[in-house]
Amino acid sequence: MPYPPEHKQATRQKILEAARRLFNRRGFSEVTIDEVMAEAGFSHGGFYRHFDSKEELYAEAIRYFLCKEVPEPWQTTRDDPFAAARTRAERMINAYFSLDHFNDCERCCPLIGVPSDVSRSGRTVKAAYQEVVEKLVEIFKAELNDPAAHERALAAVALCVGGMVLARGVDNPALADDLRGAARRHALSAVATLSNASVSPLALG
Amino acid sequence: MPYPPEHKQATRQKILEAARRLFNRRGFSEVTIDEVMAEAGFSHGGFYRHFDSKEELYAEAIRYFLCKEVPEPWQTTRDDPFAAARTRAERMINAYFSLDHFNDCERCCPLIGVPSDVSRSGRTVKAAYQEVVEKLVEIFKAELNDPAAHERALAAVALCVGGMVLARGVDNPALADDLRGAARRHALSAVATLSNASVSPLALG
DNA sequence: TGTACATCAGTGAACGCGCGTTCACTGATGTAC
DNA sequence: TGTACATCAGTGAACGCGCGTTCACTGATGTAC
Repeated sequence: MPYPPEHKQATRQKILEAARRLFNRRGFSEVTIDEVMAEAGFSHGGFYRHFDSKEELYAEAIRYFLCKEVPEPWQTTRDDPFAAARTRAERMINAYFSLDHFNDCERCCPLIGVPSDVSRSGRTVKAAYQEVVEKLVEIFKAELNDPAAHERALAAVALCVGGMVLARGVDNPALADDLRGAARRHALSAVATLSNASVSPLALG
Repeated sequence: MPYPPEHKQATRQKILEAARRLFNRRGFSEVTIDEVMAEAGFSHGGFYRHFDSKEELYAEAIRYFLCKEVPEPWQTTRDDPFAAARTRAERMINAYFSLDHFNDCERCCPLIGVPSDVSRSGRTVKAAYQEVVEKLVEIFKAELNDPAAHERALAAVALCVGGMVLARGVDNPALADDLRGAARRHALSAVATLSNASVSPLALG
């Protein structure tokens, strides 16, 4: 065993990470294997030691960046003086609609990064997408003590995804800001508990 | 002038219509010119009498199906006994979240058909996308007599797009239904006028 | 500790298919007389 | 009305580049003795 097994595993991770960045930014078919390998720091020939085909890389990459557990920029907001007074759901929503998250096309939440690609894909990919949706729903409903908690959490997720997708699709930055702001405030009110309803709003960039 | 000018125009329309169906369903790069022309009823060679390149077809096709004015399935619901009692915004939201619209991947609202493709595109494409957003916003806020009308309309559009995009991305049909339902009811309440607040809800398939 | 060896991750040249694009052509239509 | 002609929309064979894939290779590492 000339190389330790974790060496190969690490290379695979690098390839997936590179694929994630490039696929998120440019879409699957626009990116070549050569580019992915170069981004990962290798030459293209080695690719087939790790994946059988570009198709397989696609499936793996989507599952990888849909399901990894590491903290992402869209999961925490910097510099929120009221953070301690907010529920986890509220902190999450503020982070989700932040300018940082809006601008980070490579590491953004996959729900807004690849929606049309996923809707055109097969069940495996959709199952992974669904896991992320369910994770968000759980966070949003966790602190709600209300028979309509589930419904409110679903609506909040729809506002997060719809608001950000639209903001990224329009040409006028002012409209993009308005969309983010309106969706954020409605999402916050969807997950608001009685005790937190009046915490100061966060002025987001 | 051997052919009347409208003849060429009609062919161009057929090509755009075919491109719209195929791009919506499978995405831009997955579709070949040969397929588009075959779908339109022609052989591939004639393509370059109408467009300079595949790139140009892409831009034109997106603008075409983003901005055309003809009635679309997502703009009217069949069989709503209460239709007369609803505002235009409410009828639109019910149509938007209908099963018909959910299932119609080829002729659906472009806001949910090609969001990630648009966010990766240039300003021309985004400007067309924005026009559609603004059109929806106008419809939603038209009957609201409220200083927050604009904000509420923006949130309603975000709910429409987010709810449908998520519903199409998940694997479990029950969850997809829940997402559509929750987003629809929140969107309706975002555009509700006082006089209409209690109209019977529509049981959507 | 040092040397020979086996393994296999990564390299880069080469292959070949698919598809965007070109082009010489056909044939349908409108016009001139 | 009929015939010759000009135009140009649409055809389909051919071209050639790009990129996914293959393969003979290099060289880094761990093991045996």
